[in-house]
Amino acid sequence: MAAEPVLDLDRQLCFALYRAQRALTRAYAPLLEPLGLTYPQYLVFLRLWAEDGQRVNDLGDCLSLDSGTLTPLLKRLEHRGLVERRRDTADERVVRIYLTDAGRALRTKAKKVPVALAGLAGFDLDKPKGVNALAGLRDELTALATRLEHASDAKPR
Amino acid sequence: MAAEPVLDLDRQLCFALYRAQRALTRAYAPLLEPLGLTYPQYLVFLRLWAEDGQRVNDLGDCLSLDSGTLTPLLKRLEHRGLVERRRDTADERVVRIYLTDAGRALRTKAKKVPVALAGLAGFDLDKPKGVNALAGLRDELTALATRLEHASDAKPR
DNA sequence: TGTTAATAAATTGTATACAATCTAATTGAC
DNA sequence: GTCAATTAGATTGTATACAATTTATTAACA
Repeated sequence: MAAEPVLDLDRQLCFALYRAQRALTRAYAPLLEPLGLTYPQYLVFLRLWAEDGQRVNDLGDCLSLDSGTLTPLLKRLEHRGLVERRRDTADERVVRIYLTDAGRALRTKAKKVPVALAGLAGFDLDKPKGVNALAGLRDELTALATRLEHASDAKPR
Repeated sequence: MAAEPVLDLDRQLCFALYRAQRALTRAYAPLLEPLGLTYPQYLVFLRLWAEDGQRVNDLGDCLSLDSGTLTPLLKRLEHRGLVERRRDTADERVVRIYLTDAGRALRTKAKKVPVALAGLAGFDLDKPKGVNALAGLRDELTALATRLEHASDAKPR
């Protein structure tokens, strides 16, 4: 199709990644709709359910998101009564995020989400084969992300 | 860390995919900066360099993007003189996208991009091992995206 | 043929992403 | 102790994504 194989869209890892990520986010939407969350909001809750009262930067480090993304996202969650944003009394620069009862309550509903999604993605988690396939792909992607993040660091300008 | 392994962020394929995709887009930015393109804009050019004069919907099908994303993106490219948007004379509903000379000229610079990025991503394309690793991951992601897209179709609502 | 259904883009509204800048608070060097 | 660097978030501005609606055009068919 393309005269230059190097520029052939279908051959590129990059596009496959871009496409898969968006397909995944779209697949999440109906599963998260009962929780009233978007996918990035769900990721924030995954972190908060694991550890309450984190700083905005803690969340940012975990999720690779900066305050430009997190601040408005967290404000929306606060406005809906799912979290509270409180200044740290010891260091007034820091804002800590606390779950409200409503935010904690979402966790019960959320437990169904990962399994449902694995099903949509075609991984049979009841069999070792499915678990390993998922884990293998996940580890490859994590390694790729790490390499790419370090590559950006290495050449700062 | 998390009490519920199922909800542990680090274990999830979904987050690995989300993170890798954004790391990739950020890694592209400095490579595309000489072309003055964002990553989605670059994808549009990949398609246009392969085949000029495509309809907006053709691009949308290839890239899994709808007119809500493409229309403003294409208008920005038109405004910068890189493409032309022309109504199809046979069917006035259709808008076709044509490269300008400036848009075609970008292709020369673009040829360096995929190889440079493969390097940043840690794939050595000079060795079969690197090529196979890239192709394998790409194919897994494409298959995953296809499954997820069909899964969404299957449950309309 | 006249009207309805379908189609292609555009538009609207909401929610990310992210670079760059700004502000307030804290550290550190001296 | 004071003032320059640093740090944490917030803000600003641009560019996606995408659902939902709208508009214009074409196709279909009773």
